[in-house]
Amino acid sequence: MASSMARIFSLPRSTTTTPISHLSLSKTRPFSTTTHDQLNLPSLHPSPDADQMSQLLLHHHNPYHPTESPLQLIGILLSPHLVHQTLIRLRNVSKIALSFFHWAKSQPNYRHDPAAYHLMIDALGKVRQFDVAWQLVIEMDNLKLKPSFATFGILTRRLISAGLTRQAIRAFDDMESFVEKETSRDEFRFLLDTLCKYGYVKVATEVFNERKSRFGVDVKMYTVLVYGWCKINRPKMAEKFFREMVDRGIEPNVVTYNVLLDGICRKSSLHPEERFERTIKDAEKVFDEMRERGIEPDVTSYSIVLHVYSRAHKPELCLDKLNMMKSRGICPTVVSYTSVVKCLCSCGRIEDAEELVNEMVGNGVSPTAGTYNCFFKEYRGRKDADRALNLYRKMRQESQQLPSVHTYNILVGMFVKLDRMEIVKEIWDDMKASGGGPDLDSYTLLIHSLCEKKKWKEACQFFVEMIERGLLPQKVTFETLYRGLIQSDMLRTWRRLKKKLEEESITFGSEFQNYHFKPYRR
DNA sequence: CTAGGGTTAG
Repeated sequence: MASSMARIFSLPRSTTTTPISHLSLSKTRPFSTTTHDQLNLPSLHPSPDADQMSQLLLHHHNPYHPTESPLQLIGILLSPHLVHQTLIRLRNVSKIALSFFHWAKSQPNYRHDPAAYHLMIDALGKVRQFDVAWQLVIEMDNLKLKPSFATFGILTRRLISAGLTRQAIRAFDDMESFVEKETSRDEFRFLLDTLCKYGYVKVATEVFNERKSRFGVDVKMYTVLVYGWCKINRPKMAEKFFREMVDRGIEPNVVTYNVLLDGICRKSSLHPEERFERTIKDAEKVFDEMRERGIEPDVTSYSIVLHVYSRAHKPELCLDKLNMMKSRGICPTVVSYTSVVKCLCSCGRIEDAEELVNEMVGNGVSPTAGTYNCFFKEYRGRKDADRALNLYRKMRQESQQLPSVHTYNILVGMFVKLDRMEIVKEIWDDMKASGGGPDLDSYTLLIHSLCEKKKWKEACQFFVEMIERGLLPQKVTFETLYRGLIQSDMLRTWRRLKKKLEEESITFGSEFQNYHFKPYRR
């Protein structure tokens, strides 16, 4: 799988070093960072390109954005063409970033700090420009900026996320010739951890077995591997490594047990009641084993179980467990509370959920946007516009917890369906002002709803807008719009749209497959 | 970067 992915993504290598003369650096706005003023350095004047670049970079930093998913997760079918196009877009962004980086370096008395190099190396790694990234590492070394383990950590992470695990391991081995310090167990564990987090447990296990005698082993390392096998849904293998650890005389701790517990709970299906009961039984077994070893389950352990109850829509069991943990002297966190709130809301028990939020605030735990989103989802289901708006205004006024992009998306979806377009506009503007910006989901949601209402022209406007913001529409979005425009004889609008797509060299040919993705969570 | 938990879109 990994090799076929690599083939799909092996784009022609280009030297991204754009000559500085190609840049149009207007001197309109000063670059306002306090650090520059403090260090008495000349202020930088970014070009409009640089502004756009930073915006796009922000967009693509979003872990929920599909762009990175194909590079981070294996075993998912994505249209290679779509990925290719997206990568080209990202590539352009990193080109601008690199030009800016070089330009800044050429300013008198200005010198990038290692952090700047790290950002640049990270951005380049994202678009698989590893040759240029390596150049920067060498440049750091030449400038006596001392590439550190942080530098190699970033490079390694990007290599792994691109599926280039062998190169990542080589980079790890090369590290010692750059970094004065000898590679320690912590750093080796980071390599294993990153491999596991991106799903390459087999590679991690291989590397672990090869070098465990050199670095030595500890609980944390085994925990990483147990996590990895759980992540790819191989609980048996997770169990095997767990036992291996115990056999070696290494005592598992709370974290190890929680990783195992999460492995049992997270992926298990709860649909027929028996499966739910079996999962709970297995979870209880872990709890018992913990206590036998004299390890008290902590907040995380309980939060994992609360999540299962919440997924299974068992409000009573949720509340019981919550009370149980409190009686054992364990203070619930936002995470624990949010699971219960979600459960109560999804079971229609809004008042109880509200009461629980009051309780958590009383206990000094502040709700997050996600906590409130549970309420918004329920209000959306009930079409209760008034309560939704009340809560929304309350959130914005108290600014204790600002709405998240998800909050805006839920509300936009709700009010478009209710045909309250003036409110949609208000929320949309708020979202833009918040800086989290409309994301791919926001646009997709809005455009699809507008299409449903046959508001083709408006839908078209947003379609063009999202492209201009550097977001690549999904194939379905394009098709829906295309059909609508042709059917309602809006050929002029259609031609305008087509021109836009040509300008941006975006194509939605028949070779495109529908794709599904699940975001990788960092 | 440095072993673990929640919210979410279709």
